[in-house]
Amino acid sequence: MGRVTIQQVAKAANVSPSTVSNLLNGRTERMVPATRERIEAAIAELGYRPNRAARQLRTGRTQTVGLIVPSVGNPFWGAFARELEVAALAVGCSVLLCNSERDPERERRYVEELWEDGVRGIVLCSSLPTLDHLADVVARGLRLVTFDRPAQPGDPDSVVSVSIDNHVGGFLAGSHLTSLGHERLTFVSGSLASVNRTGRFRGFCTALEAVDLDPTAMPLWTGFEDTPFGDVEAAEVGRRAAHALFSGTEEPPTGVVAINDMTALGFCRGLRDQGLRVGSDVSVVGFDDIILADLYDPPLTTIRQPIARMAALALGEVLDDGDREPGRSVLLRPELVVRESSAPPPVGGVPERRTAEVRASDLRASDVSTTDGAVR
Amino acid sequence: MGRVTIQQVAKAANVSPSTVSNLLNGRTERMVPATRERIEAAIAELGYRPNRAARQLRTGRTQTVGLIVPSVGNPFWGAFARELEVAALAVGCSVLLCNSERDPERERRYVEELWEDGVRGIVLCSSLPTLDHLADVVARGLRLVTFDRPAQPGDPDSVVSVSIDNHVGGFLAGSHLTSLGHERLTFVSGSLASVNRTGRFRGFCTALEAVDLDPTAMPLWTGFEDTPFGDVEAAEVGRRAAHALFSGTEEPPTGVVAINDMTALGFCRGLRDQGLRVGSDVSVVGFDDIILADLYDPPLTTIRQPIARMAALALGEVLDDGDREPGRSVLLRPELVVRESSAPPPVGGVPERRTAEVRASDLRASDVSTTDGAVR
DNA sequence: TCTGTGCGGTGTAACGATGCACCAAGGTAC
DNA sequence: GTACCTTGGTGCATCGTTACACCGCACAGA
Repeated sequence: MGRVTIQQVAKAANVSPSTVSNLLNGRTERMVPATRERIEAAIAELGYRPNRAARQLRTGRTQTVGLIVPSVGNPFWGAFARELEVAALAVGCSVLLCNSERDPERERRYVEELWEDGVRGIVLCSSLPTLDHLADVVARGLRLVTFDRPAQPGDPDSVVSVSIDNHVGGFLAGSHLTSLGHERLTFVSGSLASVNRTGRFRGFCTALEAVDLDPTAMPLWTGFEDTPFGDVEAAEVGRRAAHALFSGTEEPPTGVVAINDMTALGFCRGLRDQGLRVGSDVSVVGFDDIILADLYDPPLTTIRQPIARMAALALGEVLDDGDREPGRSVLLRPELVVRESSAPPPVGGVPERRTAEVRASDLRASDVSTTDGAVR
Repeated sequence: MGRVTIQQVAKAANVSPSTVSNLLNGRTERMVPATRERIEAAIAELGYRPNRAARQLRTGRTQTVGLIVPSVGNPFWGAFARELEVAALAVGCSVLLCNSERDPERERRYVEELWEDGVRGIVLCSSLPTLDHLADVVARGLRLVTFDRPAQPGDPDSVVSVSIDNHVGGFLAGSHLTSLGHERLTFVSGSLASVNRTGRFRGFCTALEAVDLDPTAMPLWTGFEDTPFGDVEAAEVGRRAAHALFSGTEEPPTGVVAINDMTALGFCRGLRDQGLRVGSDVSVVGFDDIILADLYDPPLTTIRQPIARMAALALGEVLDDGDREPGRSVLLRPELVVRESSAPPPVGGVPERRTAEVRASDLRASDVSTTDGAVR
């Protein structure tokens, strides 16, 4: 296929392949400039590009980093993937993208596969509570950087993490609502077992306690016990939560903090299904600040994650061969972005304004549940 | 690193490496079952996994397909990328994802690089009018499948395309609005030079003509001449279009078809900026049916692209070694999804309801322009 | 007994780049 | 003069897999 090899370059430059290889790999200390120029000229003229497969076979290394996200179908992860690629491109790396769909087994398989492919390291976007399923590969030397999942007690030492301070984020969201005067608040999220959920929820609770509200007295949405909602269905979680919270017998909340923007948007949709208005009837605060947050009607108040900076940081952690403190967590400060989905609570509480238009078909399954109960 | 090689397997099974290789590559016709079982047992016991780099070096082939999208930051492409990965996973392939940001040069570089990496083929999501910048690589044997870009006259013969019938899509969108009684309609899109834009716009015009409306007499949004809006900024295009169309001196449209959902959503946001209501004041029809279309308030009427089927088809075209008719286009039929962003036009035209709340800061730059003119 | 042939595998030379060990030539030092 | 160093490179084995050519064997037909 007309592929140019290092031999051909060597011949053209009248040197040995080794010398060309030396140049290619920056071992130029003891190389006379004239030689170097000859080789460079030959490379340019022949349009030589080193064969990656051969290189990798020989060295065992790559210029690729793996990225595992729950699903690029979710705009937040799509945006993050894009930022990581931008960062990688700048340093001549490429990114191999995998969707774990939050399935630990699938996550493990991908990690294993990427490792066998010889990636430099992996940025793992997972919020699974443990990394036990990956301990093997990490022990064998994989550079693993977790994103959006601060290091946990049992994690392997070499794992580095980059994320926002979820506690602060949850606190910002919660206190934004309490400062508007809300006193009945709910935290909505799909899975209970995710790490960032815990942080955000704690922050939320802290915000309530700061104004002498009792988190355990709030209307609670416990999510689905065993329904494995994918990231794309995050919105559906929110929507169902809205249906459940506002059709029960209990007095509903006047404000809600959602685990992420997709869930928040779904929640807004659920409110709308019931004829309630976001902002004026019920305040909603999201998390992430995806592009659509600003686009939504009303524009969504949310907690912004600085994904571009985080992507750059995560990539740096993967690539830096230098002295990296093992087990460190980089925590960035999130930022509250106030838009129009949050407002003071309506006087007299949330109106009973469910319209007849609620179509049962809007709910995909029947698995809706609400529970009261103590906050864990 | 404890890597198991084919030699070790061979030794364990008491055969030669060649025989193991034969099994691995399905050349089992003249292999006695006992041998086969011995080898399989050895593979299982040692946990052998073939080394991809070595394999690729030897054969020049991979189990990877390239995917080039404008930007995974855009939910439509994110969703498509995910579907393609699902399809690829099912046949044991992996997907290498690249964001072209609609830059032809970047597109070319990626294609070149993927080709050098030995991908089986590339699914290119591009709507550039020509493929000239890729003619080289295609001529050298690259299997290229374009998505969302029907084959054009000058395209290389071997290029296959998978897309919806944009003309039908545009027609469905347009005639949905005319059948609701709209008589002043506008088509909104960012770049004018994209292939699918042409198809959709023609379909839109056909729909107008079908009810004796003159497309050239409609309020026209010509987009930006040279502003290279990325895919993530598609929404911004729509928003600016709304600002321009509804603040000019000309009588504004009562209905709008957008080139895609992100632009439609941006347009809705722009309407809102001016105190206009989507659906009741102005009807908006999008294109793609991204998840957010259903989530939006009001839910967006749109033209659905069957991305899962399209992804599977595109992958098939990349992988099928069989008899493929060169230069063929697979056109799928899009589907109109009616939601609540479209309704009959308001009696008495669009109300002058711009509120004082329009903040100049909502517009990022000053580059807004509208032009009247003949339809090309 | 000799040739032919089908069967079930094996031997071996690549694929392209790398990097260690080595080398020839010239310059000191004593 | 010889021992030794520095300079500027080169030779060669090697990474793990593949695929083509070939091989020994058994049995059939003549």
